[in-house]
Amino acid sequence: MRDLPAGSVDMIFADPPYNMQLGGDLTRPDNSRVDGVDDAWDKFDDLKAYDSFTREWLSAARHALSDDGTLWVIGSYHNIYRVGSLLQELGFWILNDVIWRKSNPMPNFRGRRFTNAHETLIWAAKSERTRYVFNYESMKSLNDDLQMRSDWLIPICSGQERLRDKEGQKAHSTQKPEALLHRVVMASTKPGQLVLDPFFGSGTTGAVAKRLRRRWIGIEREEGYAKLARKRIDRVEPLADPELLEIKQKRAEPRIPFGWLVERGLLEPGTVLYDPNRRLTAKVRADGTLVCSSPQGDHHGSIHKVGAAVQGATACNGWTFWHLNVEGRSVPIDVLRQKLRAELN
Amino acid sequence: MRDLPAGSVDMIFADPPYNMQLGGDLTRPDNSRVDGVDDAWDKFDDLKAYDSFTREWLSAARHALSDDGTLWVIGSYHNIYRVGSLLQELGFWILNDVIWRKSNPMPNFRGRRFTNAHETLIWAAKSERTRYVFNYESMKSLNDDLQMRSDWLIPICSGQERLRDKEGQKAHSTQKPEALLHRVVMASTKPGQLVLDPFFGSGTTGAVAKRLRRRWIGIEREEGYAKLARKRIDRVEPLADPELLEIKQKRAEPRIPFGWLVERGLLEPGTVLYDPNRRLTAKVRADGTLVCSSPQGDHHGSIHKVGAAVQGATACNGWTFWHLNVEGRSVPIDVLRQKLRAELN
DNA sequence: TCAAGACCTGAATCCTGGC
DNA sequence: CGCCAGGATTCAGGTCTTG
Repeated sequence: MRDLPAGSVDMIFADPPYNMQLGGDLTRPDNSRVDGVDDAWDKFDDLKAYDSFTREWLSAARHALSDDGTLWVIGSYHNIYRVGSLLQELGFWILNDVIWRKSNPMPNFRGRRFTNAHETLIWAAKSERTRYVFNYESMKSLNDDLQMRSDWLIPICSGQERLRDKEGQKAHSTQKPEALLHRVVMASTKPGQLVLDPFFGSGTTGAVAKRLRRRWIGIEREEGYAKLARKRIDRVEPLADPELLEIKQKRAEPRIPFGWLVERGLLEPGTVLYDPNRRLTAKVRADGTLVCSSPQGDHHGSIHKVGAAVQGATACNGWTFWHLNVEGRSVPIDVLRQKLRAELN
Repeated sequence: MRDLPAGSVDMIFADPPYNMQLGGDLTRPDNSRVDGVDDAWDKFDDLKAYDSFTREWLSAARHALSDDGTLWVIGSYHNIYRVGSLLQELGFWILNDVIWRKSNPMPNFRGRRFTNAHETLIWAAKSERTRYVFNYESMKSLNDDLQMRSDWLIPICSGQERLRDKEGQKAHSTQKPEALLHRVVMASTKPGQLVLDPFFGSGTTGAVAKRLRRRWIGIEREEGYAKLARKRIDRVEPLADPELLEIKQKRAEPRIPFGWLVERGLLEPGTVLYDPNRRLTAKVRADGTLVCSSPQGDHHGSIHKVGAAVQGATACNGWTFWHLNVEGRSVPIDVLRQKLRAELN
């Protein structure tokens, strides 16, 4: 990081290692063994060693970060208090801490503690008075027109998204979900800005940055992970239509925010939706809004607002109005909400 | 706190002040600053002053706390990283951090940040290896028979519960909801134990402790708040029915040795047991041990020992591992223990 | 082919008492 | 303190197997 020109980076996302102690094996109640994190890069002798490591990378990050840039750090109770304390000492100004609530955390097998169901992100500016980027309206749109809160419910990375090696084993022990990085990048950068991840790992930050048309730099010590990340990011297509990335204003309604479908990957930005008669089309944008051209003119906004506008009506339930092509059949997007709602219950 | 006998307190709940107005040292008037350098030094001084205040009360708390006691601290991003970092340095061992998710937080008015919708609690033991209290089954019951997670959704204190003065103004600016303290006290203490709150404020900790039949001590510098808290707690009635307080705890149930099943005739010597996949068999002997021949060799000993041996594992719960044929169905031998336990009650 | 159920796994500071 | 043995303990989501 020290090699980067001073102040050249617009946003930093960092997931520093933190394993200070490796106990014996943890087994599940059925006696199967939990495949924990035991990578060599993840070991520290004591608090002091961890603190100097942390101070070092944080000050390098501070050097690389532009004056108006922001820093995100993610961690758990093992390390986040040390990181947060040190970044305050280095002059960073905490804007929020954000809780990543995991919908599917690993249970506590011994019944000795609360299920560890979250991780903490700290979002900080370089100092108290800076003009940092916060795409307030995008966040609000992603949250169905309610202010985005500091607690985010997002599943851990598993299934198809999880990178695996030839033997089907997870390729990286702490791969972050793209939905998390989507929200981070959307919140605190503009298209074209430069994002740095100093602990690149499987490259989730780069993959999301590339898709959202941000520039990115990843630093990774392990050549194996670097290769993995390169391969992964090569397959990512930047969103083609710059309009889909435009940061917008205003939107409409309730329960499961439509934006979550986008974040969660149930709906790709750019997906085409149809009205019930298949006369009109609308495109899904990255912030969970739609764009639609109709004989009456162009419309953009929430699924509800655009649905109403193209009908010349005052109200519309976008969930039942807009349809999706699924294997040749037209299906209301509400099925995705139901799917997501089921997942989140 | 220093006046309390060392190790006399079973649990501490602390909501330390953090507005940087603790006495003269921490006061930071909002006067204009000369330049950035002064600003940085100024800030450093503030952090330093807050840190010494924190180190002081934390070490006093450590002195008062019994070796098997636990400490809870609640805070926000302004101070929680300093508190967490310092308590680690003092030797406390973090068990969980817990997120209090507010269902009704104050919105962010200026739209420059995420809505600050949570506070953080740190739960810590006095050191790494202690026998702290955690009422696992109580927490599980509170959560619809699912393990209690580290994120708690609880509304802020308002309405009837909020203490008000004669003019109808809130009597204390940071009154905590009793639901929050209820969960804290229920999780980490037993009835009759001693709870200390060194920043007593409106006395929520005392009110809940009294109702749940814990003993309590409150420390409060402001006489006005102390008076308020006394009045409030005087009106609280301890729960009359001890059963309401009873902590459902499987661990406290009488231990039933496997051999008793044989002694009591619930299991005949010579009975054949099976592993869950019905690949292996073991025979019950008159002394309550098993004999088992497996591809890896012969084994003899307790149900747990033999179960572990045949799996090549280091541990095994024999009660759930070994099965019995009952009318054609395979049933874990634990059902016999339950039967005997019922007979013995 | 489909539905039901078995099986696998995820950043985890994960037991306790007696000798 | 170390060692040993008894015995208590899991949720959600995705994939695979079976009928």
